[in-house]
Amino acid sequence: MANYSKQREAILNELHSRCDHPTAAQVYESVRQVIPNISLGTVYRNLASLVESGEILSVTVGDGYEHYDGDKSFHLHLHCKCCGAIIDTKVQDEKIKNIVDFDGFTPENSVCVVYGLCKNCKLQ
Amino acid sequence: MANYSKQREAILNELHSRCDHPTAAQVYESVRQVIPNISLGTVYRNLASLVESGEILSVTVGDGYEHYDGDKSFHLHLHCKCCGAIIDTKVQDEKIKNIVDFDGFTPENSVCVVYGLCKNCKLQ
DNA sequence: GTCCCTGCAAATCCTTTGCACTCCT
DNA sequence: AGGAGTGCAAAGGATTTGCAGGGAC
Repeated sequence: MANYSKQREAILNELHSRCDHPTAAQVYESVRQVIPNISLGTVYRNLASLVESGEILSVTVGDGYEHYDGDKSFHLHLHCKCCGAIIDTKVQDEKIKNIVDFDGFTPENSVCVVYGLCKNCKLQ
Repeated sequence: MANYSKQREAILNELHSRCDHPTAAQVYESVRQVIPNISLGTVYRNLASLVESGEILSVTVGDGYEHYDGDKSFHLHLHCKCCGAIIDTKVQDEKIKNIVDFDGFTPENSVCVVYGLCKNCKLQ
């Protein structure tokens, strides 16, 4: 079976079992508890491959790290520029389409980011 | 006057006179035609300082470069994952607030990115 | 003169990649 | 055996930073 390896499976499992948006290094640290001798390069290689095959999504928020998301359902990512949190927001397909209906642009599933301040940081 | 230098002014002028979202290297190339011996480090330093002081905005789209925007008015950035274009979209404040009204999150002016496919790439 | 900012180049840091080896079929 | 995937370490590339020198006031 093409692309199969226990390393790839462990990485995909890790992303499916958590609800945050870990970086490659964070995935590496977690998966190491299952496969202690896995290498960081392998994690990067499999994450890139999983993104390309559409099994996971990558999220760029501009904090210097690429983040990965095992949840492929349609949602926005709110990124707090103050505390760095990445918050999932379910929105109706129609709503986002309504906003970005501009010269034929088609939003891609799930990889939208809105920058701002989260509730906690706003209060400070 | 704190922060003033002809280099800083040339960088700000460059960003105000163009309508795209250049990278640091692109700003460097343009400003070099005005100040030939300016260094790339100075461009990076001033861009960071201008972002911090709110005179320009930085836009992260995940193409490996930070982009800079001299237009501070409220707008979304549509990023085509296929051709790399960054397209400005004016939206009403109300509309975007309506979408991201989630647990008190406050969108920050002008630094929102929506990923997808532009008209041209969609047709291919 | 003082202080801030520059130019230069080295350093940093996330990510990618080359290569020999291993694992699975 | 053959091929795909791995581990390791070095390379890559955008950005940052230390330091000595120069310009503004």
